[in-house]
Amino acid sequence: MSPAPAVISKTSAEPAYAQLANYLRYRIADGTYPPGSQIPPEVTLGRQFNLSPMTVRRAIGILTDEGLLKPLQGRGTFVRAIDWQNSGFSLRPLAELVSQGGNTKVRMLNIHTVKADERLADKLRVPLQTRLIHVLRLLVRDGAPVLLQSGHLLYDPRQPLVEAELDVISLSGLLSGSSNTLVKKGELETRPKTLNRGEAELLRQPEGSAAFAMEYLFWNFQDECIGCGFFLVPFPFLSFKTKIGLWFDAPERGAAGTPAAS
Amino acid sequence: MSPAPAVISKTSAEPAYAQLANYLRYRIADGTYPPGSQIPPEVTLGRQFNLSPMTVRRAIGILTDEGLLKPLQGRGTFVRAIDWQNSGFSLRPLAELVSQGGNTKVRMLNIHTVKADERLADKLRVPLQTRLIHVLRLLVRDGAPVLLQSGHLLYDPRQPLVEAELDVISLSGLLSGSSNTLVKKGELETRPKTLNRGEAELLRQPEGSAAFAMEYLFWNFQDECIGCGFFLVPFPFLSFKTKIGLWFDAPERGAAGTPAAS
DNA sequence: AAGTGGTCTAGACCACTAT
DNA sequence: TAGTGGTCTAGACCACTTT
Repeated sequence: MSPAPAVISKTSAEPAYAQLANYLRYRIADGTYPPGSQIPPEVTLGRQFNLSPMTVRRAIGILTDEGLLKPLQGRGTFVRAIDWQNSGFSLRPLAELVSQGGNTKVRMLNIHTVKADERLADKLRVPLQTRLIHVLRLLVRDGAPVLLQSGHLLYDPRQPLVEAELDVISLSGLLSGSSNTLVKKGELETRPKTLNRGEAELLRQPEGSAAFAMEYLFWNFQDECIGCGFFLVPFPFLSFKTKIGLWFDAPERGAAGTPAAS
Repeated sequence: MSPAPAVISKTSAEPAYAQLANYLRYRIADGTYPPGSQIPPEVTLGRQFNLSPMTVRRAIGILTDEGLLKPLQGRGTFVRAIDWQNSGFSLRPLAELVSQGGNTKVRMLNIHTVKADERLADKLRVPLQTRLIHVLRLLVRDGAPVLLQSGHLLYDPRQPLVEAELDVISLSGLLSGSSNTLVKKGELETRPKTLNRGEAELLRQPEGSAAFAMEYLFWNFQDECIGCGFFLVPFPFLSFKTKIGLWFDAPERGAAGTPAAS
């Protein structure tokens, strides 16, 4: 019930701004500052915890970035009601899928040069008939195919392609964050898809079963589009989760904001 | 080629930290600081632009949060290669779908009380046979059904339910971020799904077509699970996109970092 | 020892909102 | 006018890495 001693330990390994941010997070979680309410002004917090304005602001800035607080100039700082809007699905599950751990292998199904048809020329913004490389690969984990990739790359005769480079431009490189120095920007779109006959066979899934279809497109530092394609991942192997709001146990009211005391 | 005059205007409406952040972003985009390279130390930037250390740090902090820079204590600050890992799909498209604009209506298909079977009791962490409310709703936009929702709510006889409250707990409230003060945390999982006969009929899609299936679960401030359910959105009405890397046109080298000059 | 990022202070001034 | 958040300064000290 009481505002709690709520001391910030200057000797703790946890920085003061993080301690204050945690303290406020707990107070929001335990209902001391319910959604819509106003938290104490920065000067008050600064006096209460013996912190300089910049440190207080930093703590508030963290919670603001997390979507928990909404500061309004001239009015005060308020607790926001939670909503999914600012949140999103992390791509980590996808990155983990292609991380090429011990039991994961890439099986090249097909690789050959093709000439850009209208659709590809439009997508990659190259002239019709431009020479491209088409790659069809299967990611196999524990003996089971989990991901089918079909991709087109710009074929640059000045830079002969090695398999390693192919790899960088497609699966692990972009997703797992290897030291990829070629790509400036990229785009990824996900939609649900029903597997057709051929896809289902390659992925050893029943025809008509559901999968994530992810289309990608990326550019180099010269702002040339250097590759496009899609991944296909049947359901059981990939799903996207997200959590919003306050995901920890609020302490009993009156307890110190942070367990790390003294 | 030259490091550019690169002056930060103290009279600009754009704060100094944002101007510096933009300047560095441009220099990364135009290849001055390629992935893996080290940017000038904070003290150097401070001298160059006549900024105090805190202001320089703030600019670097922004780019660090964006995943563009990686500061290493004692070593320097380095430009990161881009990767999808830290990025994610925003839920905004979903929120917009249910935003209930002019042509969007909710059609209640079914609402009645049920008793928790094993699956529901487990999910909501309530005893078997607990009284629940089941809701089946269709979101109709421009006359076409775009989203099917099936949800279960804890039935609390102390708090008689009104339709408005139902709404808060399910569609618009959580997603569009209305002033929802009941929910402390929530969880959302997406997977691809093939529509079965009944779902396809309600959504007026061909049987066997693909849709996003999104399961949700949320808790109140007493850490009780108060609702669960799922959304079903057929493909053409929803897709998730994300962009990574540097999505603006880098200026010609030598130009000032920010267009807003003096 | 020198150089780097990480934290923090104790103020200042400004912009905006309410009264 | 008083109270609020927003920006910024000019230092300080610390922790870590490299030489």
